[in-house]
Amino acid sequence: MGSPIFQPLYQQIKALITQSLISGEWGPGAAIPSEMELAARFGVSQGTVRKAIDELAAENIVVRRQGKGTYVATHSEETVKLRFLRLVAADGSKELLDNKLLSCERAKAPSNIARMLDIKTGSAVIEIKRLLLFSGKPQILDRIVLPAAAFKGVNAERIEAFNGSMYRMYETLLGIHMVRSEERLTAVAADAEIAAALNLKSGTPLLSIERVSFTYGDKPMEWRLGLCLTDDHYYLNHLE
Amino acid sequence: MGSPIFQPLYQQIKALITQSLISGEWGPGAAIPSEMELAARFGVSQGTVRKAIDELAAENIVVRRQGKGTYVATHSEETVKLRFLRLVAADGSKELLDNKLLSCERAKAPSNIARMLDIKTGSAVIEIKRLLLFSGKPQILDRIVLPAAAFKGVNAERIEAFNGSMYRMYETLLGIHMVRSEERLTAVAADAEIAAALNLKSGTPLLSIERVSFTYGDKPMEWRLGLCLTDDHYYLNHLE
DNA sequence: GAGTGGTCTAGACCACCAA
DNA sequence: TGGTGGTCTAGACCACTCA
Repeated sequence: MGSPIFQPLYQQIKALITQSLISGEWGPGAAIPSEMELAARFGVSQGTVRKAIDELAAENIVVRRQGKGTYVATHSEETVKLRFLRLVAADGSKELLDNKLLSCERAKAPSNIARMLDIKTGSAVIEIKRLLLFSGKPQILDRIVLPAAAFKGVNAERIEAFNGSMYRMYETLLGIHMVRSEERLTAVAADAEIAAALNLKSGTPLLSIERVSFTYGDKPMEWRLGLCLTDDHYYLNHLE
Repeated sequence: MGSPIFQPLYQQIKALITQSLISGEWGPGAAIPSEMELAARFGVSQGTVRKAIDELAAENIVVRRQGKGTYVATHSEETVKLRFLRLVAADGSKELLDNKLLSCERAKAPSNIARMLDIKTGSAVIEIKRLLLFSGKPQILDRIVLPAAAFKGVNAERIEAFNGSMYRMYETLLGIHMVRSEERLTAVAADAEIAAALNLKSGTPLLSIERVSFTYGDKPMEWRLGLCLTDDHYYLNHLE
């Protein structure tokens, strides 16, 4: 026999719901139909829809609100802002996050980044450089690369308008919602240029965070490299 | 009114099962009773037990095996060995992991570590130092601190016997299973002593990984600090 | 074939929310 | 008060494992 590709009903339902998310039937922040409605639409029981939504909720793709309904996850809510930022102050203090845009230019994708973004080497990209400041002190030098084709209209003015909240901007302006990220961390020494930007001595150890972010359907959409000063901050990670 | 501590039935069942794990009724690797048996024992339906076990399985505390039963998770299985090791070769190659024990001594807990382990400053601890080698090259300098009270009998000989698989040793010798860890990462410069141990130049940037591991009931049991060379390796992390 | 976990259903009731 | 998600039950059937 060939492979008997068995897939549970609820997985198929989950895939169908994901399809609707990809197609944009319900945008970020919007309510999706109730479990009963979806059950009727797909001709399955409410419990099966529930299990499908359970998984989507576990993956932070969707948010349940008891008594109200189920909503497409967004990076705009206060509670999940900075969802992907793992850098924490060593003394546990709350702190103000500020950012200073350094540049926003069109460029051609170098091969290593192109591979990560699943685009052709040399194709058009938007390259953004910025400085992140915690409580007024420069802490992170960020370089962000976006495929130009999907991110039309991204420019310095708009980034400033969103005060550096890139994921909120992607959602609001382009309807692109980031679902998950992969990060690769190493320790590097600051070279002269970076040292100048972060106002520290050349050779200072920095935490290098390379991140690729994915939208629905595991499509890579953003590459970024953050160089972080970890004198009074650390990267916090929970392993299960 | 006071707080109306409502707790769903399945959460209570989950807590009861966790209690049995803490008490050691079923050791690491052992099968727990079937869903039907547990349902009968607790006087609830099988579906309710199922939901409790679902959560335990999602937290990697328990492992389901279709057609066989549900088992207490262990660090001894091939599939989950090195579950907490996020360091990956940059070129994606598989590699041999080797380790060289440097020392294993009794000591007194310094205040910062004592706080993390929820024990008194100055109480007895076991301190282990070792070198991890990937494909023969020294890559990580590890310092491990354990509360001596709970880890009686840990010594160099036994560590060697388990070939450096600490978590396997804790389980087998002491019945202590680590459920989750918290890691704090920073970038640091190698001082002279560390540089010598890892055979590199003083000042080289290293990834510092401070880890606290917890057993059932969120009890901290192990502190460790790993200093990692990240020339041809990186720390891989998935964000959702 | 007996026993286990995995899926699916149908229906009841509860807790929460908004109008 | 009606609609939503959240819990709980009971029972049917499927897929997998092992003796």
